[in-house]
Amino acid sequence: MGRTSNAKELLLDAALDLIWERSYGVVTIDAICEKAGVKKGSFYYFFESKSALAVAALEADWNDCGKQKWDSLFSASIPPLDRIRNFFQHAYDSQLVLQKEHGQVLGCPCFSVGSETSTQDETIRLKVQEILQRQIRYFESAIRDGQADGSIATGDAASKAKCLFALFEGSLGQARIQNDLEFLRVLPETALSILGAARTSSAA
Amino acid sequence: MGRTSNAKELLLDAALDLIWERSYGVVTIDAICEKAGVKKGSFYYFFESKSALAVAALEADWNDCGKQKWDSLFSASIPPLDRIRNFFQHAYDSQLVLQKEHGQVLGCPCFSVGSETSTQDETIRLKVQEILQRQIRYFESAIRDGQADGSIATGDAASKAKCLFALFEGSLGQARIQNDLEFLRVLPETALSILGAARTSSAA
DNA sequence: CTTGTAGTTTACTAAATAGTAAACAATTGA
DNA sequence: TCAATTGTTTACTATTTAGTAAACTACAAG
Repeated sequence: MGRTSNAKELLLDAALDLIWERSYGVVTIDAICEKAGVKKGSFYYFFESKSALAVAALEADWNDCGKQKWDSLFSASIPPLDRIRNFFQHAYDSQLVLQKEHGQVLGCPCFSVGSETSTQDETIRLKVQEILQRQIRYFESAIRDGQADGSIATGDAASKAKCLFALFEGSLGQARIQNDLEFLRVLPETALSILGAARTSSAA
Repeated sequence: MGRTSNAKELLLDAALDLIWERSYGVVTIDAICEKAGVKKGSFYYFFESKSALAVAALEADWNDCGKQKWDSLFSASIPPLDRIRNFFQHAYDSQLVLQKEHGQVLGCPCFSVGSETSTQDETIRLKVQEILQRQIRYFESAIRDGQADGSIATGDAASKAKCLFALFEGSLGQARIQNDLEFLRVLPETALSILGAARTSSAA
């Protein structure tokens, strides 16, 4: 009972957009409220602080978008190597769309915010850590499946997954800094050759 | 003629320290002045803005520390593969020292600041871009030398260098976010196996 | 030793920002 | 319909912050 509202969702969306495009530190509560079309009083009705909003926004993004995307890209119905190739291809494609929309390469909000705030805000750090860990597990699982069917060389799957993920996030970061998606272009084949897949080529 | 001063250097050092430990956005001019023991009037005597200070601090750090370090780690007198192995080992060692000093993994200031500010501040973005590009060239040159003496597989050296650098920065970012240096532990061997070096092992 | 220059200090303004309190509005179930 | 509850709005305070102006200090060269 009582009044209904979508202000909370509007705030979550606006926060993620602004923080992704700009950065956590530079985005003010006023700016988030303005973008969301919500008054500051309402902001404080739903959230305790910018930090709490950021944590909620990252988690909401995973629940509402991220999880489905990763589930489908890493579906067990796809051959393991294809999952990985498709994932990197998808990363390139979606960054391209974002670049066209925003005029800039944006990279990964989770990693960017995490790196920015990790020494300052423990609750954000832990949430980012958690989400990134979930993502690494998709790699790990695909690698193990690939090792089982012989398409990926043997060796510690967890290590390989972390390595691939570091390569991925490092490339996204570079792409953001250089404002150039070329760094992501070659990732599908680079990733496969790192994994010791059959078809090896240039960047390995 | 006139009064002499080291305030400019004090400001450059304080700025790099604070921004590295915290982040660009969260560090105020007042905080930098306080850490440097310099009054704000003097700050504005030497610098136009926080942005200008950051650019100067990054460049000064390269000139006063970075360049010598990279020159010596990538000395032509060292076998190419050893240069790369030593570099990653050195990265681990120095991050360990920083972690003990600050109680946290700090990662790479250049990359962190670059990623944080790149969509907001073009002058910082360009300076970071320039410094990172210089670093990539050390990798590239070592890779080419390794290809010449047969210790590294053939293929586009520039691509391989970018790949290695992305892996490096991605690992530093992860280490900062997780506040855990284990990500850097295996980098020397991972890097070598990516390059197709003789001794291949776990993570490749 | 004095004069011009390089650097310092203080005290200030204006703006941005986080955060709050309390009156107000809408909705729903009893 | 009315009362309890949920959400909204406004107007406010206190603080932090960037940035400035002008008086002041130290030094080095002539």
